[in-house]
Amino acid sequence: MDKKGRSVNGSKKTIGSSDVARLAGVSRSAVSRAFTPGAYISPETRQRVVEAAEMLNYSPNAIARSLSKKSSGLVGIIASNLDNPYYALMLSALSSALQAKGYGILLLIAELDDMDALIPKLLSYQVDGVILPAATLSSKMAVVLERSGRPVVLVNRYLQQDVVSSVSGDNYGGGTAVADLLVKGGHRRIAYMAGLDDTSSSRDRGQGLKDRLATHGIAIYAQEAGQYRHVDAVAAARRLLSMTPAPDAIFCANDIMAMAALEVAKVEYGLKVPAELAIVGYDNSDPASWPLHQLTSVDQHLEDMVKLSVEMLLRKLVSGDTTLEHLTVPASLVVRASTRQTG
Amino acid sequence: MDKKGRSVNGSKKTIGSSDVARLAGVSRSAVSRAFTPGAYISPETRQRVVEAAEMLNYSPNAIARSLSKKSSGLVGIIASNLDNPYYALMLSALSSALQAKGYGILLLIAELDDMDALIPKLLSYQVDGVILPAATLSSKMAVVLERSGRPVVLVNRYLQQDVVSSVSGDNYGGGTAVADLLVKGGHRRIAYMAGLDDTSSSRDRGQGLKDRLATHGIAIYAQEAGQYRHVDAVAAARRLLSMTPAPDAIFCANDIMAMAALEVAKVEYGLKVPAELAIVGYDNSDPASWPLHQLTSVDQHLEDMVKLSVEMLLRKLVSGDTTLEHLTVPASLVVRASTRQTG
DNA sequence: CTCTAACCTGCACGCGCGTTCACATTGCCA
DNA sequence: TGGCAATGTGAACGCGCGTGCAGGTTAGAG
Repeated sequence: MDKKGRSVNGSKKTIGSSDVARLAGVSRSAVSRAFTPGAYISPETRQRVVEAAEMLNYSPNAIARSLSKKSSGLVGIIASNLDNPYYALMLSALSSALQAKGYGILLLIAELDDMDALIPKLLSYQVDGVILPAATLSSKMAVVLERSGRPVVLVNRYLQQDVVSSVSGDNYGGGTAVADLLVKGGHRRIAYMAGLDDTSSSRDRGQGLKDRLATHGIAIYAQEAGQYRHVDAVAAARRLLSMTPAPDAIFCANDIMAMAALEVAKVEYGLKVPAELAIVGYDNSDPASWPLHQLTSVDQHLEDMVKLSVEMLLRKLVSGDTTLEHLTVPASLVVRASTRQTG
Repeated sequence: MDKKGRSVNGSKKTIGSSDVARLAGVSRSAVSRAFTPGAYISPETRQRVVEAAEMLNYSPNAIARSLSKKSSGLVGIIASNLDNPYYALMLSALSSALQAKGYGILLLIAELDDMDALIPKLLSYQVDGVILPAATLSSKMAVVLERSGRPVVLVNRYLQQDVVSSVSGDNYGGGTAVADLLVKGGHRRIAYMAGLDDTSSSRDRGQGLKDRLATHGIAIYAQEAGQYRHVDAVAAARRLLSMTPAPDAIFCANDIMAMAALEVAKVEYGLKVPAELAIVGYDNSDPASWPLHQLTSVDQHLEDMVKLSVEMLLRKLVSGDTTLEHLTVPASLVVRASTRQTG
């Protein structure tokens, strides 16, 4: 490439507004205005510009635009555990909602790298806001985000230190509802299969269960952790079901673990569900309703959560309001054949 | 806001490299070099710059950088059907692979808006390349992409017109392997449950099955479309199983449909699997291996496909090579309890 | 016919950074 | 000590676009 060469393919010069302007016989500003809704420009001029643009295969450079506008039109999302369909669904819903509002999504995955390295990367791309679905945020990075002045919303998580806004399902309430259902069903040896220990969602679901059981004068019978994953849940279910006496009900912190428990109970222990063992999941995911599972589950209304998250973010975005907010979306029990109605 | 005002919060001026330079007592160029690997700068100077940068919470503006570099460091991905865990997994793998190479991901979802509107949006953000997992690309947009000069890779899809590079699983080969397995198992009334009609993956899997059956002197017994979705697959399975005589084997174009078929067969028709009916899925997804399903499935080695896709894209990216390539990743059969080994 | 208001258009500047180039500084060897 | 190479410095420019401002054009009112 020569001194001013365009790297490899010198012929493929990037076309800019000036090229369009020349072809249309107008100024560069006119081109800009032709692509800016609500700008002073005559229909004829716009027409000429648009035609020239199409001829040249031109579209405004969003990167350059965001430089002067000081707004990229991008929202950063740091996702993880996309192998869990629930989070995949959440990402999908988030993307759709943001896209409908005209925002693009800058996606980072927090599997290998840790969050602390990802946040600065996100910020360097000048994202207008950040949504963190199901992510554990270090307090250090929370401060960095805070200092960046960009709005941040945590979905279905919250932090001990109150530094970031959040939208969550009512995990505690979901736990209490399950407690009521199981007690009504006549169960007394009720076990809890937790998810990941360091997530507020798993803790709150368990706490809701325990607290409500306590008001019924019942203590939790056992607790194991299934890490929200099928393999670990299978092991956890085995530990629970090999107790003597075995629990007569298991509340699992998500559907995947519940289905694992269902399998272990039926296939390995030959138990009748729900006659001998009731199983309750969480998320009310699609497979929960499938005939083979018929799993009672807690629906936390993902769509609503996502909708509110995006609304909250956009509100902060346009208003510049930096006050913290915490929204809770009610959860509702969906009763199916994996639990019995009366004792 | 006043004439030169910083929109709403006037105090929060964005800090640039000049601010850092002033604090560190060096020139703007020195700051730039401190953040550019392999640039002439003494360790001491870099140290001072980095300290000043941290103090000011500064990080280089990737947007501004990409303006002059003519490369955004972003790869565009248009995804869809993230409610299907398989595609979610693919997205996750793609993201991780790209991220490991230092690229960011600009994600768009093609549910509501159609692709044709999304492609220009992607291009306006100056993405360095585009990866289209499981997307149907209109020929018009294929041309737009071609003219943009940016490398594009289609994953597990290809087009009739040979205009875009692709990496695919060996769908045809997967179909033939299933045919062999089923014939060996003594089945003669073999049905195919297709996915989406306009996808090459579904067509190729079916064609592989039919062609290989033909060499065994067997014609396909029936075919229904399940749209790759559980609900539609349940309906399709009912149509198939209510035939007289019913098929003695169903090959489904993905695992979700296979599980649906499994449910209908067991729950509604009380059939013994695999004694009375064999069922084969595709993708070898996680649930296929779960005890309750034990589903024979075709593994198309998603990880390999993704790895090759990203490698291909990056190769085109750095070399500027624009020749079309089509890679095929072999598929392998994973036999489980939903099929019998011998007739 | 003149004056003013309404409407367009083009100029010039700035956004934050990478890069280049001429120059200043240092280090090294003779 | 002189001179040359190696290395660091700072001013200037370009990247592509938005936009305030001033100038220009037109139409309608008086």
